Amino acid sequence: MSEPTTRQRILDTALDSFGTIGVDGTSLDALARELGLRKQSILYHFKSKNALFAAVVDEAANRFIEELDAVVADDDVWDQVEGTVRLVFRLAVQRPALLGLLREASRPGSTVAVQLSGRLGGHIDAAQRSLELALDEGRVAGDNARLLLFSLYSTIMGVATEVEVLRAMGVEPSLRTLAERRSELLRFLRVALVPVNPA
Amino acid sequence: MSEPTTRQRILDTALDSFGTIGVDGTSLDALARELGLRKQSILYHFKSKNALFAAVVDEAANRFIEELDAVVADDDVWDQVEGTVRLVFRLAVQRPALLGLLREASRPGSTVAVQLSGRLGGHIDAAQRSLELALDEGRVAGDNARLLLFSLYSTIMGVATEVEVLRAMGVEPSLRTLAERRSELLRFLRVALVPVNPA
DNA sequence: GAAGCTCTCTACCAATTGGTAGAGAGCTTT
DNA sequence: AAAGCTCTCTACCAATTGGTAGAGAGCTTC
Repeated sequence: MSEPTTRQRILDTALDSFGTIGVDGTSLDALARELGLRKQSILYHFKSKNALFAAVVDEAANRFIEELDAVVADDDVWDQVEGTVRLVFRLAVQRPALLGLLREASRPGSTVAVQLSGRLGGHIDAAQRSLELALDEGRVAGDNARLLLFSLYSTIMGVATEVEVLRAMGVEPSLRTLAERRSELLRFLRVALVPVNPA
Repeated sequence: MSEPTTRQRILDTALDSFGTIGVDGTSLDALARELGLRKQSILYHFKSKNALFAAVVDEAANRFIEELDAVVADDDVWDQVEGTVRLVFRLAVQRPALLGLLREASRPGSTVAVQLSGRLGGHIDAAQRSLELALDEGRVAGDNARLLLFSLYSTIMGVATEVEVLRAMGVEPSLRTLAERRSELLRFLRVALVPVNPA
């Protein structure tokens, strides 16, 4: 792993900033300062701020979906869910800004939302097919695979990212409480998904 | 209901704008234009943009929590959950910007997050006590009331607000799909919460 | 009717915004 | 060594930002 290109450094730094303080909250000047550059160098690599945002979202979505796909490759639906939870929580620790960016990009009316949609499409279809099969065979409780998938996604992303609400509940975010949150989430999802199976 | 005061009109319009295009995306000039005023009139009623944001959040949180409290007053935990879902979905139809504002205000690092925390505190405590009781009596599945509450909140708010993700899944948001989303969410939560009770 | 209060206005302002134009440094290719 | 490419720079720019100062209009209170 040699030194990253300037273009890549810009993408990385922009992801952190966009995902933390938002796109509107990030000025090209501030971004350039952080990189030890002038903003005109950023504009050389990306023709506008919005193009940079789009590129950041594109890269982040690619990386995210790639890992997500690996998880969905698993046969068992519960393993898929558990793998997704572990993946998202790993990101919450290692790269919280990435989740923040997805949240930012999926804001209603976002300029890049459509683009994000396109990227997600394939992954969602795969996950849905697998879930549909499990529903048909009675291995999972529910009736509408697509909407169930949506509920699952909302729950996982919410539990992983809504740290301020958690703080409002008197739980200070930390590695330990994060692990607790994850295991409670897994328990919650297991009960919601896996039908009772008398031993 | 006579004509609202200018102050109230500012709060209402600001809520819509903040909750839709964000605080950073809203300029005082644009806000004033929408109101048929000059921005200096806004700054007469609120000493700064951030003070306005704080006031908007405060009012919105008050209204939201007031309704939430009425729901939690119910004895049965499931009725509380169902009531909350219905409340949030009613808001998603009647005042989507209010949910957007809560999302904005609960952004990690938000200036008003602390304030929101304070407002939510009392409501959360009440909900938690009620949930704890139900857990003890085995009327609800789970072991950590606080974290379970957090999972519930994340799920409900996510399903109600993540419209762009829904669109990515090929479901165009509309009144009909919203109702479908709600009933799927209720089914999902019922399975997750209510222990199997052989008839 | 003068004093004072409430409210909105005009007139500014310094700082910051995203973006353009183009010079020049350091390469590689011819 | 000249030509061309890649990249970062300085120098600007018009527009917009949140915010200040203070005038004046329309009330009510004395």
